[in-house]
Amino acid sequence: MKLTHYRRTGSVYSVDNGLLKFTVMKARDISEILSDIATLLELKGDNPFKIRAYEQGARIVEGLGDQLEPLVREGRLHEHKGIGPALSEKITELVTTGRLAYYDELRKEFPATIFDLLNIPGLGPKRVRLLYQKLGVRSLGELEYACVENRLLTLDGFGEKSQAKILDGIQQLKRHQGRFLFSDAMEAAEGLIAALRQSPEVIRISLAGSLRRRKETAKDIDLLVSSGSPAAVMARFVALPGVADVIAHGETKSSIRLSSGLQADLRVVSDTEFPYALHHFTGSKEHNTALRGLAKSLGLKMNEYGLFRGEELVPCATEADIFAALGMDEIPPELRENLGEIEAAQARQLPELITESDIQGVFHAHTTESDGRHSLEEMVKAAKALGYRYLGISDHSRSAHYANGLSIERVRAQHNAIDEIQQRHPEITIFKGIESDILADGSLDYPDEVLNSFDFVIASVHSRFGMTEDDMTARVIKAISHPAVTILGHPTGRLLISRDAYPLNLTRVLEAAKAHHVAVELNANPHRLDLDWRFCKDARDRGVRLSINPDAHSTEGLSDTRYGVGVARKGWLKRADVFNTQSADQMRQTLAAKKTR
DNA sequence: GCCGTTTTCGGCCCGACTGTTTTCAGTCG
Repeated sequence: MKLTHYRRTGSVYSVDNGLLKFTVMKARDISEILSDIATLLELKGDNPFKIRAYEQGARIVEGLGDQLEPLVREGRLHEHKGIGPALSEKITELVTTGRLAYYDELRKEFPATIFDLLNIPGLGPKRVRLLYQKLGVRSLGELEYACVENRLLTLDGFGEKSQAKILDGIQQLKRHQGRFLFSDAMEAAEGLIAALRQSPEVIRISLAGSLRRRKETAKDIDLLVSSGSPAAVMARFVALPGVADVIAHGETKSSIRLSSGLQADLRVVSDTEFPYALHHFTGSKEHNTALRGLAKSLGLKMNEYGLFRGEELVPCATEADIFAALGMDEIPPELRENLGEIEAAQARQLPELITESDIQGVFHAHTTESDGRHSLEEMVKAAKALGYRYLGISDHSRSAHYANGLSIERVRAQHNAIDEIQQRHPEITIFKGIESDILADGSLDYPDEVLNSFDFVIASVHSRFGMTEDDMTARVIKAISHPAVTILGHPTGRLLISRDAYPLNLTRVLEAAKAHHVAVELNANPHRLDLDWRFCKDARDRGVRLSINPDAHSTEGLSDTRYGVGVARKGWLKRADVFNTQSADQMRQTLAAKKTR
């Protein structure tokens, strides 16, 4: 069963088979609580800088993952910039007792369902508090009812338009959860950019916002244009095909909603302002805040229109010039999260991030033999066309009935088929593999002699997600301890927007992966993007190599590798940190060496 | 609540747009 969240129930206990069990607080839970505290303080109208401190604390804790508990135990939390005595004490209380008195007190002031109201565009903490205190509105349902009854009109600062906009926002929220996959948002963004490029008034155009930073999900699309006639660009933007709704239409800034429900914002500036604005609208908010603070300490003022010394503009033609003016190397958009990139750029120690062309070949491809849409040879041809030097075929194993997993006889037949197709396509090396289910007890899905007949084995969890963390961790570690295993597949099992990761102690899994020379998959399927970018650095520091795998179920799916490269970049990975940047010859040796270990 | 080669106290980034306002607060990024 699913973990019962503290934030919703006020309890760290969950009911499993009728028994009350203690649930260990994970960094993720603690991060959510700190984030909730920030929201509650906002609702109370507390000091904005205190709120920011809690938000920053939440992000730091999230990134720590399973390292959090040892840090607390060793009393070393405060070593992280942004965690001071108060946060350190509260995090320690959460880790050691599973509760936080301060949080419990704060929560008594507002019903938990009030958080939902903040997801409505145009509703922030101030107005939500007013709705709660004056109208007693506690939930989305109650708010909708209050709108229908025209009761919002009685409040100061609310009029007809606000009420209609809120009602519309509730409908939107009901239809989508307000988040979209990176791949879907990116596709829509590319369409908008191509359409706007047609416009003669557009000088420069770029993607900005979280999509440019390659966050795994997006709330909206941010676009930036430079032009001498902003009004004309705006008029064109709000009239583009596919626009369902115009949310805002100003002189330099407009927002539309596409028929998919996705919102897109366009900002237009002069061409001189473009680099400054591009940096500004790429964010993140936290990165910008930190960088502006730094600029200020250098006697400069930074905003979307420029970098100023007094009244005088510091001329910059590109983002790189801006970073140079601030005394640092250019920070790639993916790293702009205020998670150490500014300090690294100042020290000239930013990593040279991996690029798509560094990927020499890919593993994890399914064919019609299990649940893929294209045949073995079609997949091989497609991989060759993409310029890959090798392709690792890995259909599902025999226990995966739902996916037509391969019996031992069918494994042998596929190996013969690969030998035959290999002869017809000598330019690309086909590696024989399998995506073996990790069974509930941690064993693999075939006898050893069959496992040893593959060039590589990906071991993945596809069932029994409801285990305890200890059991799941033991299960995965047992699987990757098997000498035949080359790669741990989609390590946390999450599906973005729709399914949480299963409970797992990732630190212990990464340690085991290192010990047994197993690569960990960075599954590039846009629904997964698993391993999460937040944990890539940790894996790298432990000496674990990540394998960027498309998990392709069709020839088109092979191209998903690019999303994985995006995640790897966001996770600070270099070429050498990634398993499948090896040449075909190196890879053949690596796989052979693994088998004889 | 955090932080400190100006500081252990007093700072902490900045501007556009909207709606409801006669001058601005709230929201958003």
